[in-house]
Amino acid sequence: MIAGELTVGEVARRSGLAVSALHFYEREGLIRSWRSDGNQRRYGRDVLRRIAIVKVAQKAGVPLRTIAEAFRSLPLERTPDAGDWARMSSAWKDELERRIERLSRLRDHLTDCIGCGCLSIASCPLHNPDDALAAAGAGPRLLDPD
Amino acid sequence: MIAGELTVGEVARRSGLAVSALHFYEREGLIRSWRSDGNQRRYGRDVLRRIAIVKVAQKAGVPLRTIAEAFRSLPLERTPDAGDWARMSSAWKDELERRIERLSRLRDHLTDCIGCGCLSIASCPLHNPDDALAAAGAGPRLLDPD
DNA sequence: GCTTGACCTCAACTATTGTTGAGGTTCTAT
DNA sequence: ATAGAACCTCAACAATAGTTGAGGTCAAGC
Repeated sequence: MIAGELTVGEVARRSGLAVSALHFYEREGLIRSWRSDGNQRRYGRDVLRRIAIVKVAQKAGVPLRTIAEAFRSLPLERTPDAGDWARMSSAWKDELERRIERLSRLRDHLTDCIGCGCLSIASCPLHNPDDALAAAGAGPRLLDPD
Repeated sequence: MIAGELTVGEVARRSGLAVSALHFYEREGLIRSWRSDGNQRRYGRDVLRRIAIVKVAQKAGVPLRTIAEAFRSLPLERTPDAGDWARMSSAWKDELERRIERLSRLRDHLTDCIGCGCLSIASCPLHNPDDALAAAGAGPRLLDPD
């Protein structure tokens, strides 16, 4: 073993991921490895940074596909550095903001509606799955369609 | 057709769900129907309220299973009324609050870290997937494990 | 040199939330 | 009475994010 190289088991221990997940991430193009003489995977230490980015992005709700695309779009498919990270996380943060926005709006409506019985009232924004909201052009929706 | 009864197509139109989704929801125990002479599904109008609740809960991130369980735990498996709704939505709101909390914390860290290059610094809370955070008892985590 | 743990591949399975299609039946309108 | 729309069931497929198991190889310590 050359110093600085990591085996799949070491990466698993240090990243907290299962070996099977590392195999999976490699199939999906999220991480890379080369092989030892005996056909075993070897990783550079940078794999841990990539995995860190993957985990953060996942927590933010970014699908693996999208993360892999972001990695692929880096010049020379290099390991992301601080600048790349800034660009990626900035894009993902916007997505995250939107999700938080949407959930907060939902929570507010939920709060308004709890105990008020409005689910039985036709004008409740959470109620009325009926024509009034289902039909196109029925005025502004208080909750996003999605 | 008895007045007030709805066919599956009508429910689909009025709820915005696909017929296949209604079949699926029925298999999952979220909605009920009886059959016409010709073995076609018939629904009471209350199915629309149930569907409304399902949709709201789903937006809040509640899995269908959990929604079905909440329905099943109602006395007599009756159609949820305003009081039932209040209890269910209150529980789900807590879950929703936690998710918003978690995402907001993540967003804040993302904001702190963008452009600061800290992903290359060992102390960054978003970085360091390494032993320091992966090991048990490594002090308070700034980001939740999940 | 042999056991044991770590590793390899590949296929199949998990869960969630549905959709699609094949093959057949019923309802409604003309 | 018949066309066409709407309905029926059941099986298979889709995407996402992996895990599990079978069957076999490699590496390290005693």
